[in-house]
Amino acid sequence: MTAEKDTKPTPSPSSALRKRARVQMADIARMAGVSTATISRAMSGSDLVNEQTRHRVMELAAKLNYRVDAAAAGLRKGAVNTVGVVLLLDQGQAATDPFMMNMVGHLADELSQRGLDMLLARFDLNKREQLADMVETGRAGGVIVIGQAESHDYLNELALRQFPKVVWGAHMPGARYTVIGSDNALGGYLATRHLLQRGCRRIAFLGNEDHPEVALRAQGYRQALHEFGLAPSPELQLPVAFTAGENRPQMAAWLKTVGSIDGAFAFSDAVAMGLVAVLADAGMSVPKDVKVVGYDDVVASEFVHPSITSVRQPLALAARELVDSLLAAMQGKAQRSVLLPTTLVERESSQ
Amino acid sequence: MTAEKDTKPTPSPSSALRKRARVQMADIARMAGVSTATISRAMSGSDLVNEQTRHRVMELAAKLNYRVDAAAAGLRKGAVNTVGVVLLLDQGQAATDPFMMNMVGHLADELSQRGLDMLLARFDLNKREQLADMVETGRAGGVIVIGQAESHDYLNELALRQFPKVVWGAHMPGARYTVIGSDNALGGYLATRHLLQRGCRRIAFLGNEDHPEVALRAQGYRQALHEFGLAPSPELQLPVAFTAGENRPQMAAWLKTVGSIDGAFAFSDAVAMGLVAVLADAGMSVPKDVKVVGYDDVVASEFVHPSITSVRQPLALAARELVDSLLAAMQGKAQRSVLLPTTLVERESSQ
DNA sequence: TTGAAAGCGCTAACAA
DNA sequence: TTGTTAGCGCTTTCAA
Repeated sequence: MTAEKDTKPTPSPSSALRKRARVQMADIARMAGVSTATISRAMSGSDLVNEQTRHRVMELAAKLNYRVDAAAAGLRKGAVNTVGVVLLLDQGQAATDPFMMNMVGHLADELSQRGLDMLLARFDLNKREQLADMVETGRAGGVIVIGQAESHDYLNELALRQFPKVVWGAHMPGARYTVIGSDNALGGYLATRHLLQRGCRRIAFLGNEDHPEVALRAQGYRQALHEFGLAPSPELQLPVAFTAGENRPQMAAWLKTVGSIDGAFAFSDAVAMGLVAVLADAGMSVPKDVKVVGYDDVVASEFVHPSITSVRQPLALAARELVDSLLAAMQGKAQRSVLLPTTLVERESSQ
Repeated sequence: MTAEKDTKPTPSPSSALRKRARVQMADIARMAGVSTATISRAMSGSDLVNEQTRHRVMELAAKLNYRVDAAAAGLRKGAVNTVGVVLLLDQGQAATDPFMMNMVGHLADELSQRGLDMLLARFDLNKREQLADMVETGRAGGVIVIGQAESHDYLNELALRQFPKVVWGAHMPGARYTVIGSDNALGGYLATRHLLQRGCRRIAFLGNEDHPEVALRAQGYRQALHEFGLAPSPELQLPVAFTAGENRPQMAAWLKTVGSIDGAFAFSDAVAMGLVAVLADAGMSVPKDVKVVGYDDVVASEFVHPSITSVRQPLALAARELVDSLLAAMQGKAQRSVLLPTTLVERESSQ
């Protein structure tokens, strides 16, 4: 252990890395018998170049496989063309949360469609300081944050730092940052109403309301019950753990105490699937004895048996809104928070 | 429609983006009463600086929230500190393939641990040309390619272009690129032997051998059969489609023609789960009537009922090897292909 | 339509 | 231990 000065800078990463490629603008210029200015113009599509000159330049560039160096161009232009996507990992959240990665996939599509690069990073909650780094070191022009839970206060602090950002998640009172999210309360309502319409009357809610999005889903659950003249009963609500290893035994134990249920709304498809298994172990079958609805419409929900009725969030649309919003911020324009609709996807588990 | 000259350059993306942050090295230098060289030294941890000077500089930097501009520093140093991760999307492959995204998650962890940035991009097969762009424009120092299937020949061509790269996938004869992959033949063998040891004798193989990794798994399947004195029978092998929408009816139709089976090895967990459903529809239950083994050990395999016995590839290790190998290439060192072990994870579907 | 020259923000000889 | 100077590879005035 060596003692560290408080002001010690962080060491540079992973030592020596590759030198830049060799052929550059000056080479092309020399070979084409023009100045680098002309090459620059030709390659960037300026119309201050003779078409024949451009043709010659482009051919030369193609032959030598020359590409404009993005860093140099960016430096000179003072513009950055890269968007940071940051995954904030909750305590206990799986290292590869399917929903998050799904979102990343959609963002990758959306960004590449617009010719933007995506810088992806995952931070544990205790390292979330690095989030701002991406922008402040100029590696990204702005940041899309996935994983709002438990970071609400931090994000509010961050709002004071003036850099472009947008957050995916729940619309929380007092949020000073821009949020794009789906209507979790509506989702919870749709899921529960569906179960009620199918005749369920003792409907469990599985989810931990410490998580803002989950709390809203629970709110929708209660609203639906209310509309059907039912009072939410506390013993029917289980704040399941996020991790499968923990929540399985937890659900099994709870199931013994809860008496009978005829329906269940789980805050995630993973929990819904786990519940199906726990019920089966207890001799109950889905959907015959208990009807189950999940959330997120994860890929697997369609494959499994029984397939899982689920609440779908429009991820492609979400990705578009997130990028739109961030781009607005990067251009100094106003942002606004957006609430996206959710829809119910009916499958076997609730029939 | 406007006619385009063949040499017309591509337009620059998404127009005007944010200007770089304002406070810079010269500002700190002025305020600290030293030269920029000293600031640079102080902030990069050089020991050619007086500790007190450094202290002063660091405090000033912290107060003004100054960060060294990564692009400028990189340009000057001629080093790039970013790794490209490219997902090559197969025809018909889900836009958010869980296995790929899982791999991305592990790579994100591994790269961030080493202080490297990750530039993520997804390309359709017909746009895979852009892969080399990442390096040739200097946005990444090298590329990790996920999604070798159908791109083998292209990757071989690419091997001629001298830029750092490494591929995740199957070790194919005649590959001129470095491959890190898991032992697919072993995986197929382990899965099938397990079924044989459990007493299965009519074991189906579900997977399309056009895909190199799948072909190797099939090879392991046949080897295990052979060891047990069984000949692989063609009707037991179904080249299932990659997409769930297609393969489900395909499996159902095939099931009617195949006569009885008592075991099945599917090339992916998704297909294994689909098979469980198809069997259930046909009045057969897993594992009682048919034992099933999948591949990839996807997150959901543990959740579902019955949980899916699966072949696990060591993804964390894979990520480490991929990054090691790419870094070697970026530093001009030799690379070597690596074959990682696979293991069987026993769950309910084969008990 | 082209070129010369300056400089984006930083680092690294070299000299002091 | 610090400063001076040159320049990474490119774009963009400005002048021709």
